[in-house]
Amino acid sequence: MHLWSKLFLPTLREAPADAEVASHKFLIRAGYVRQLSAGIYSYLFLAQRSMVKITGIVRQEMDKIGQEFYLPALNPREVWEASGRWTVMGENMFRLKDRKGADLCLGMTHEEVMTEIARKELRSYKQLPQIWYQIQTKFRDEPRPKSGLLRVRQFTMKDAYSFDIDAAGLDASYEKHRETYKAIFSRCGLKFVIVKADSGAMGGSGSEEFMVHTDAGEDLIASCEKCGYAANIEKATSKLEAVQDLAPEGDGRPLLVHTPGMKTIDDVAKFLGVSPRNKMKTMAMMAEVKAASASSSHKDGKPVLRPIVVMLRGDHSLSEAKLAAAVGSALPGAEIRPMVEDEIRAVFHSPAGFLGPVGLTRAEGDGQKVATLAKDGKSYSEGVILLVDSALQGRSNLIGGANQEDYHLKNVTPGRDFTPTGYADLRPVEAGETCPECGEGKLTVAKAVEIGHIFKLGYKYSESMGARVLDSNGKEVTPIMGSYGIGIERILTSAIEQNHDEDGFWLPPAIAPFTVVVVVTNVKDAALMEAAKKVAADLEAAGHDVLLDDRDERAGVKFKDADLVGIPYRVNVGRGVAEGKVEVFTRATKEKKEVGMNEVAGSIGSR
RNA sequence: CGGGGCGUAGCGCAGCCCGGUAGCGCGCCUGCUUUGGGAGCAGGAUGUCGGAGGUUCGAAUCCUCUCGCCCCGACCA
Repeated sequence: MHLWSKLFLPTLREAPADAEVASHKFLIRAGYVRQLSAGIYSYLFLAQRSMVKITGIVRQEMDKIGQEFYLPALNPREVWEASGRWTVMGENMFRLKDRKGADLCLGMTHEEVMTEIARKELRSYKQLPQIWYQIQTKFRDEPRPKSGLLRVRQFTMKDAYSFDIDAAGLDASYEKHRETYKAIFSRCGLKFVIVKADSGAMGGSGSEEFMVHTDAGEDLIASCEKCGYAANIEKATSKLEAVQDLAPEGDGRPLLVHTPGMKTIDDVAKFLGVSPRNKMKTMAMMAEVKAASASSSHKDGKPVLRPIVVMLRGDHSLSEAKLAAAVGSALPGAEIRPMVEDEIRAVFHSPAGFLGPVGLTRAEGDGQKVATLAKDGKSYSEGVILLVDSALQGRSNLIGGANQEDYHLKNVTPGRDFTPTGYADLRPVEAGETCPECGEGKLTVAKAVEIGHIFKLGYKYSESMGARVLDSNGKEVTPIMGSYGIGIERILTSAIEQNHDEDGFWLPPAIAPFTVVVVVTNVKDAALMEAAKKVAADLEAAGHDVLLDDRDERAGVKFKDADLVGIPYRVNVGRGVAEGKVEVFTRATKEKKEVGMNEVAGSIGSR
């Protein structure tokens, strides 16, 4: 039992001016955390208690499928060079030097270190499968920390890694994690959804994210109420209605039309009397590939530029995440940005506003070929990667820019009038489009926070770092890997986002720092104090974590504080005591009920 | 990194235009009264005005540089 009067629980009446989202405001007002620097927080008593409860649940569930390790946060450069990510991680990685001048970094994730162990130690298929996990601090130099604990530079992650002999094994390990994650988040009292996800910088094939719906979230997820399809907007697809193509004009070859001053899609469509759906949008992007210092041929250290032209239907927009995914394998670690004016002129020989795909010097071959070209470092700057959104596949007689001022082209048919480097899904779905799976439901798009992510990594790290085991035939094979993360603080923050009102928040009992706060309305009344101590002791005996508010404060002050700090139940010991009664208050519903002093423990929801 | 905003007491803010005494509310300390939804009265403490340089007799206030923090866009647990 803890006595409030002896604790340091610095609650505030007002939230700091720079806190925007609910969890940030309340974590500070309730005295859970204090900020040290941008994206760096100190966890005080209540936050730490909650964190310990959360990690306890995570550990209990993870121990059913894996083994807990504890790896160093301080990593030597070499292991990150081995996977190629010393360069790829760029500015997001905290880097430092030791006294001898050797490069080190603070771990952002631990594929490298785990794989290093596997590489050195695993020898035989008989040792597989393995699932290794840890709960540890991660460091990421985020470009923009924000929203209190939601996006920070130092945080706690449960990260797990699986090693299997083959794809079927990986499937099994992945499925174990999926089930374990469901158990963990359910026990933590969160309402969550599982969505298909983009694999991002981690590489690999399949991945799913565990998401909590909240407006404080930074992710968008598309879902179908009808069949349950759900995917991150970076990955979500939809079924588009067919568009009626225009009839060819003249001889059917690309036809120059004068469009004076018409730069936007809408202007041109209106001017020519067609729908934007019959137009093509040409987006000029530039990929900057950071020089891969040790492994590649570019020793000058300058980033290599590679133009990427994206064709979209006139009324569609570009998903930069999907573009990055489409280009990712060919240009690892590339940063993609819109071209600047000079670059547009160099590539198109035309001012912006009249850009089009016809006549561009594109890169040879299909997407695969581009990857090859990029890898041997020969043809970086030759030609343009011309990617066409799949919504334009099979379309004909489109209208696009002519690469000269005030002119557009009619009768443009992809594949005939220009040859794409490849087709890819490059646009974000929008709310109201048709579900790609059931073909019936309409998609909704909503904000969410990512609390967990599971990946089928494949061979990326085991291959690049040279992990090998002998199979049952004595043949050397590369183990296949998975990686699985949970953001511990985000369990806390998203629980607050899901459970708050204007007065404060209430955590699910399993992760609350205390399950019950016993409030004595007047500590100078010996009979009340006596009764409160007994009630508190009974609750503790019944397995609750009890906080006794024995401060010499007016009842109103204590009620306000109790409402604020996230404790799901409150027992008021006051005026009812004369009749042997106390009040049980459920924070979530604000319901009060009178119960006999001796029946309190039984009247509070299970913990 | 691009764009916007803010740094004055523990928290929330005013003062800055128009240079001269640093102020308000909450919180904190002491005493008395009060005691079921952030009490009342009386007394009290607390500031490198983010930092550096400059202008000036004089700078929180004007100028320059700088650091920090927050928000909006590209990344991720």
